Amino acid sequence: MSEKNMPLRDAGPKNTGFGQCPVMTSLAVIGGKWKPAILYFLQQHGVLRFGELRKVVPGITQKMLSQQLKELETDGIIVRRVYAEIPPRVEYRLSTLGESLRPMLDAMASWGMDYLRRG
Amino acid sequence: MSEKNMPLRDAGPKNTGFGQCPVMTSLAVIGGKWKPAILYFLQQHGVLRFGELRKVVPGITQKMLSQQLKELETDGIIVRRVYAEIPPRVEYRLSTLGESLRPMLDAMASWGMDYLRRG
DNA sequence: TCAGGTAGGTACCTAAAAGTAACCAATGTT
DNA sequence: AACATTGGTTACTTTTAGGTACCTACCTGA
Repeated sequence: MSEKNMPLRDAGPKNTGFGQCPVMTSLAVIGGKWKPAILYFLQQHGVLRFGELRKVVPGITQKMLSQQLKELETDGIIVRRVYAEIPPRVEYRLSTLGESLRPMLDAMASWGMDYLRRG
Repeated sequence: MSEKNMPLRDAGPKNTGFGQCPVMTSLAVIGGKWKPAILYFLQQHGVLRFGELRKVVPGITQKMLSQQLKELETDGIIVRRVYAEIPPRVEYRLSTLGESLRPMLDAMASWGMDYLRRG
């Protein structure tokens, strides 16, 4: 991942070398409070502008949204397209790599769903 | 999940109600720095004592290990078996629910592996 | 009586994630 | 000249996760 947004990632003074662990790698890319929601809505809508994402992701702030989008872009999960217009227009969509998350996210959603029902 | 170990879970003063989101639910159960490793080694070894887990999970401290084990037990993922012996002997293993994590963890490992290779 | 072995627990601290509020830039409109 | 619009950024604060170091209980054997 992007190096500059590691620590979900491998917290603490002593890095124990979990950057090598594939599961931790996935966690580092899609983990956190907002990324699953962002990815979900991009999957549903295809393309969304910054302001649209802000409306559609419940409760997210401007700061968190732009920060998370930047990380997702750096990690190659989404594509950012800027139009040379005023007022600015910026569109976000999943990259091919981002679309490849689908089976994993489905597996997570499926297990989580079962867990919520039966516990 | 266990209520008393929520916030990977839904951080911050304003809970936006993501306890409803299945993906966040899964993240809450298996997320964090140590749980993937603990689950991995329990999957590999079947049954492990506290001290064995401590040796086998690289870098984990006593505190983090017992804390994470307690959360996993509360969430129904692992089973804790105490023997009435001195010195104490406590064994941990995956529950049926814990074993049901397999496809999800495999999907995460698989995506993470690909990501590490091609990025 | 005292050290060894096992499975914890506690108080305290640091670091990372997330939240709050305010600010900026560019231009078309009033 | 002021204002609205859009997509940000920045400084600061709060909340949560994780780390360090040390403590306990219990029985056995020396």
